[in-house]
Amino acid sequence: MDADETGLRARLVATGVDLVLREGQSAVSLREIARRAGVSHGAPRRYFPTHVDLLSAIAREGFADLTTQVERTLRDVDPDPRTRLTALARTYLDFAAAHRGMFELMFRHDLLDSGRLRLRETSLPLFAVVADLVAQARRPTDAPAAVLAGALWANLHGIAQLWAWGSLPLATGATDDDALLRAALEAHLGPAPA
Amino acid sequence: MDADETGLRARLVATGVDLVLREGQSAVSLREIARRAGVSHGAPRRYFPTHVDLLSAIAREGFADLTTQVERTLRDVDPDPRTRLTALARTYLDFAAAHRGMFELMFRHDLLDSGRLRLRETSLPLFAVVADLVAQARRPTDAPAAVLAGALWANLHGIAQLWAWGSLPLATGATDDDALLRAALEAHLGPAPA
DNA sequence: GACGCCCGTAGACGGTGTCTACCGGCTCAA
DNA sequence: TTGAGCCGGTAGACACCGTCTACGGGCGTC
Repeated sequence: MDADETGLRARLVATGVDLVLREGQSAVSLREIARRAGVSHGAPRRYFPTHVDLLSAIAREGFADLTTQVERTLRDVDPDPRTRLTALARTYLDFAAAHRGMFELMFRHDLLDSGRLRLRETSLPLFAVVADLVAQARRPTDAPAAVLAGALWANLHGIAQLWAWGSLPLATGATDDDALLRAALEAHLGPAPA
Repeated sequence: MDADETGLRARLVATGVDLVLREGQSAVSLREIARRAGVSHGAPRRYFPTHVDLLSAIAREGFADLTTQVERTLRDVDPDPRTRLTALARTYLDFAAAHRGMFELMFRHDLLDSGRLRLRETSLPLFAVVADLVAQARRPTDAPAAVLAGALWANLHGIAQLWAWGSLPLATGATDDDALLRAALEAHLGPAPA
């Protein structure tokens, strides 16, 4: 399959991941990746017919990384769903802050997917984790689990985005996103237990 | 001042706004705007030293438009803060859906601002409206008004973004964003009144 | 041993943003 | 009235981009 780790294809993706992490989304040009991978500018075309295809492969790597980090976090956290959701949320925001360029790329739907690649579905496993935990933490009067999970995810995502953009620090005067995160969790899951 | 409506500067911005609304953010190149405005490709440089400057001016127009639409909405809505926030939220989501390219551009911090232009601050008046309404609707046990407002705004924004991206429809199976919007409002402001 | 196929090379094309030299018409002063 | 200077737009160049295409060389296979 595509597990040929030493092949050019994998090397291009790895180079692109490295580049987007280090210099941001706008630095990820086909030619630059080819240059850093030590091949001619036309070489990527064998594996990625179009720039979008390469970017999508890179973003897919980002989703995989985020999912892995969430899973690793959850491994060390006790089974209370509320606690686990808090840890997950923290990981999500930390990922966005630490890998800003990648996070940006991951949700640039204009640059990605183009339908065929179904990149969006790459985020489904992560959402499934959220949805599962939400279903456990949900109170009887809450909205249906899928809706509640969607709203919570959107809240996390919005905080990550607007925080990175600088709007939230500016508007709220906060110096870190912790209060916002706690507020969001309490809003969707009810007041924190003692 | 820069109120010379018939000047090239204003014409360039107007052309750019039109272009981004019609064809999306990626279509907004300096040369294309110049072409459509009927001037040479170097002309914009007199007024916008860099592409980013022109994009920022266009995005600023977007924020102004959104703020105007929110204000117009609020003019016709009764004074109950909860009702007003609901209307505001609906307007926000509708704006994002109806002006997808512009909405995208408005929050592409990598394309904008570059510090000097303080584009972020253009969204402050809008946030102030949210914060004011939230302060009125806030329950005593809620988080501080600024935090609550920030979290709610982030939730709106996240819904707008992930909905447009297609993730939320895919993940939640919903066909419109109304349930998510209601869930978010109830989460942050408490259960809807009878 | 020759054929054919991968897979990468290299050049071209039209597009982009930016820089620079130019130039025409207007204002204003002598 | 005439001349100088500036203001604002033109036009060409440059490097870079993504994409397309023709080419070539090394490999395995008949």
